[in-house]
Amino acid sequence: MVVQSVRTRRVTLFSSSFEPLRKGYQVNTFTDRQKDFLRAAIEIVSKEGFSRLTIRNVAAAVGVTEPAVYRHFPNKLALLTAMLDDLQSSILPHFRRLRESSDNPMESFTDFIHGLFEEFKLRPAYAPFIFSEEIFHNEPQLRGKLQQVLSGNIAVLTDSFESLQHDKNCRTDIEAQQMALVTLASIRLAMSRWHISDGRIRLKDLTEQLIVSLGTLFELKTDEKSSP
Amino acid sequence: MVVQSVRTRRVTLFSSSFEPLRKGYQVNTFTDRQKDFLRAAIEIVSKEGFSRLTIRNVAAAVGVTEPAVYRHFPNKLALLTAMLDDLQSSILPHFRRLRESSDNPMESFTDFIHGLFEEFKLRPAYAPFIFSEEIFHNEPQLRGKLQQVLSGNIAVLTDSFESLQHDKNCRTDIEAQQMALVTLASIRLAMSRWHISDGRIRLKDLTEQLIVSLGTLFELKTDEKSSP
DNA sequence: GGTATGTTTGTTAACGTTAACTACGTTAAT
DNA sequence: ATTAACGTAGTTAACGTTAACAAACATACC
Repeated sequence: MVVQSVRTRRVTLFSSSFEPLRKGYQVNTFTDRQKDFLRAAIEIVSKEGFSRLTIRNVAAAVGVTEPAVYRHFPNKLALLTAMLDDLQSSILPHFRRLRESSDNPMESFTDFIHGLFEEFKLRPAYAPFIFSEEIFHNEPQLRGKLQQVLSGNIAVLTDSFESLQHDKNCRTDIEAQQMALVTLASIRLAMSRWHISDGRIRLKDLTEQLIVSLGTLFELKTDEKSSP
Repeated sequence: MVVQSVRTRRVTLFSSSFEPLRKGYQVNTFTDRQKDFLRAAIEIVSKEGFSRLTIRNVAAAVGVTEPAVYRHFPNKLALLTAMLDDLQSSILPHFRRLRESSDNPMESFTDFIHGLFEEFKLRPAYAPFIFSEEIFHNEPQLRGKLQQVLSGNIAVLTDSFESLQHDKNCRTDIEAQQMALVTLASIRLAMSRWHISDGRIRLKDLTEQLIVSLGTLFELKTDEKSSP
């Protein structure tokens, strides 16, 4: 068994020979072929876990040999970074949406949870990514990025709860950030339990329970303003 | 970079040549020498992450060669299992304590969080273990054990909240298990943020915030019974 | 007390495997 | 004719693990 780390090699990250690729994946716009590899990588992580995410396996999944992967990503770290970028760009909108619509606070919170969990269901590979801080604890690059993603999500959620509090749509005797943390924490645990259980626990059940529980704890009113 | 997995070998787990060791580590009583290796392994995980936990590194940390490790643990899986056993045996008492003392519910909850986080501070290596479900997702043995630990802790916590509810010492308009889940989730996220931040975030701050937040959310009364 | 015997704990040296990555030649399309 | 895309073949390094052997030490027998 191996759960090992950086094969500290003369890391030619963004070596000059890969100049043309640099722009492509940094700006988060991938070539069609890059997307093929990303899809394959995602599939591997979701079905077999991070440990099986090797260049070999990605190449095999796409139907090419290992060196072909290096035509499109300078190294494995770049591939992982690209995956993380892709994740965050698909998750972030859900967090933002919570802040936007505020007709019915309970409903928008429900939509938020539902939407987020639908997204995860659609892309099961990203569940593991969410908890991967420990996995990439000694990959400085990815670690920083993961930290950034996490605190970014906390910030957006905190903003949302602040505006909810401002409109008296949820309890105000607790800091907005604390509600954001409890929410994020609960989402994570739910995802983790779902992923570990291998389908024994239904994601839909967890979602409904979470909505009810957090709604009750945060005293999210169902459309109070529009009542006479 | 590598985050790989089982080197599916003819797994001689508990091979006959290691018969004398079987009893020693299964019953969770380790020999002095085994404890040396466990301590070293724990130190490595805490300081460098799971990926650096190799037989090589453990041996080097103790000051012996690799094969010497195999005198005390049949294989790496056994070492990891031993670590997990050790973790759970040091964590569980804190969970149990929550149920026992019920003079002052808020106080006992505070004690629970404080005690647990003190334990983690004392053994920082076990923080990563808590979130390692994803890391060991394709190690059937460890995965099962981790699942077991998680659901065990949820069960104990649920029991505690049920008795709190029974004595009307916390809100009853939400299921006990949901409070348990929210609590565990929040603890996990706090631990994760602390561990990732590399000391930038103070554990003490997180602890206090968590106690206040969950106390407020669950309406944990401070010694209501003894008041006239 | 001295000698044989067995156990514990370690070493040296190697095996088989897999990882990330690369030098270089080849093909197909523009 | 250029270039993007891929294959062949190989490198280096690390992994878990094992076999064979040796020093240290306690125990048992004479």
